[in-house]
Amino acid sequence: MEIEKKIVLSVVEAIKNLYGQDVNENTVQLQKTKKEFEGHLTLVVFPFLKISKKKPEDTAQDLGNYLAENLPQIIANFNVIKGFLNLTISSTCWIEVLTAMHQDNQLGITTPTADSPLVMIEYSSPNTNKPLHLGHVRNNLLGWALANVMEANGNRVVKTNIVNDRGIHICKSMLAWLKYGNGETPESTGIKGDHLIGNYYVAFDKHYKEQIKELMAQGMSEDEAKNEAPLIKEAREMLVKWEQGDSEVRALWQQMNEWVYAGFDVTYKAMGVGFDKIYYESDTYLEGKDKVLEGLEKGFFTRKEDGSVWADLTQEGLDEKLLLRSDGTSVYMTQDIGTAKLRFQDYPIDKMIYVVGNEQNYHFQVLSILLDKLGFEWGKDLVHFSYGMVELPNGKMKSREGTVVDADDLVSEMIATAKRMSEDKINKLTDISEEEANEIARIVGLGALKYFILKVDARKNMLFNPEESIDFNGNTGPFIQYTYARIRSILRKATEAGLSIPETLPTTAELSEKEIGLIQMIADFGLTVKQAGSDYNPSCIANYCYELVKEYNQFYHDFSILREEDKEKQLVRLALSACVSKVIRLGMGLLGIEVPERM
RNA sequence: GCCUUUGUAGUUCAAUGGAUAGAACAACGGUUUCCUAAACCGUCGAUCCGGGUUCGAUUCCCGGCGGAGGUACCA
Repeated sequence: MEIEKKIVLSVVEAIKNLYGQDVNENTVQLQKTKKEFEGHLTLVVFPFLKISKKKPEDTAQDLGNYLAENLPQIIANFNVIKGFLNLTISSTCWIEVLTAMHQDNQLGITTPTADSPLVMIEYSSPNTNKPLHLGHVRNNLLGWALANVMEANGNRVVKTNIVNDRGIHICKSMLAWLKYGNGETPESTGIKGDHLIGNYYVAFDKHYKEQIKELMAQGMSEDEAKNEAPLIKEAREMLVKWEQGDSEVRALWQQMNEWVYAGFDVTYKAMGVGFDKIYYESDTYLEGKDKVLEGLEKGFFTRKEDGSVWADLTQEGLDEKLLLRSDGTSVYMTQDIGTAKLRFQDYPIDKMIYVVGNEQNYHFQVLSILLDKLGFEWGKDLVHFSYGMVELPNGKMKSREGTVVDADDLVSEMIATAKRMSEDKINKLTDISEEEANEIARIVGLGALKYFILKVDARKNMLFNPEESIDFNGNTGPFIQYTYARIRSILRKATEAGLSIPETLPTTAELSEKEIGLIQMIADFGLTVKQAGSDYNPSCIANYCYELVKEYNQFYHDFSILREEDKEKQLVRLALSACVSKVIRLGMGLLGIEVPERM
């Protein structure tokens, strides 16, 4: 970092002195030299050709001469290939960089202070009518990782969850339980609460479809049948009763929600995610109604003849949006407005991030405009962290049709697979207790799942093949965890052998290109964290960790650190290993992935 | 129809407008007297099509074609 800064400044100076023009630091493109060329850092000179009025080669040569002359301690050598000036940085410099990283436990992570910006991140947002599935898993992991990343970039972060605990979908489950449930409870059946409720949601849909079929057989159109089926009518009545505070409906609702929450807690805990503040839609939707009516008074919205309330966004190039139904009940948008109001009362929010799937892009576009109109300062630049869907080989997951990958099943399968793999291992550690082996399997199984999901660019749809499950080899969490465990093992053994890494490393040690390459990669960690923060995308951290580990593995195979005769080299390599393990722990930690000391 | 988004090896994923487009999996072939073989090395193999901007395009712009999502009383 420091080195690059000095070089960039020197380039600016060089252009001023050689060609008599001022250039902005930002136009100086300094990048890592490609492996197939000699050197460590490469200056791209094409942008300066118009200033130098020379051929690319000559311009690069000029700049190379200037830099070598003015930064003799840093630039050991340089070469020119076409418009690329490749700089070789001296070993001493790299040792200094390594020493600095060795002493630094933050490595580019910024700790927030009391007056740092406050970022609120909403994620998870489950419906209380069904258990969490793979789509929620992606949401939860992204939300958790993004929260860590934002915090690592020096923001105060409040993780929040809005539980969609009311609405027609909840009534469907409730109704089905009343009709077909025979009084079943999680205790009586031994089924996890969220799964039990999910079963009734499916049951509702089954019976509802049957009714539709019947009505259509009697000559109704499909739309008509969907509207007129007795079950859906009953569900609607139930929703109205709920909104009126009907004590029977409310009691049932409360009971069923408790079951679901108990189930969710287990799942969240297993995934290792959590929240600072949970909001419930049942508490916020009335606030939303108020806010909408307030907007109606102020003339932002309009009421139609049937009583429904709408926002006309044709000015903004969008459609009209429904805010209150004709029967007076709230819709999704109403609730989000209410939640925003409560949140703003509770926290001095500088930035609001919603982690919600890309199917709701339109919704958030509208929400942003509405919040802005209603006077929320952060409304206009709220961030919709919009992630892609998780697809199965045969298409989308549909909970009503039962084609879902259940979160609980998935987690336990991953852990079981990790357990099996460790048992198959040839060199399994015999001195590990059963308890510790299970803990390692848990860490590795979850690591495989989390990494698999987080390594993919969040915006893109991703494919999950349940048959092939998730690899434990290649670009995977366990591969990174395994490397970490091996480094920790080396460091333990070094300590046992009485080797300790000094605070300041010997600057005279000779470094190989591989070692320099690793130092450069470690130094990139801070940049990667920053990038993840500004792009709202944790995937670059996952890919960074993989690249680093892959590089280290080659290193690991080429050198025998503990047997190294040259003391200076040994210390440098130990320090390098320690830094790699430190960065892996930090990076994986941001992703919410644990790393085991042994495996 | 309209809006948004996406298109890279057989498959799953990478690549601030930079050099010969990287990995992994699958396939085939090698490596263990040595710090954990869940490892390492090698072979095979890709930018949807057509224009444009640029010294230079997988990346930016325009037009096709394909996938996904949304499209107002579901959330």
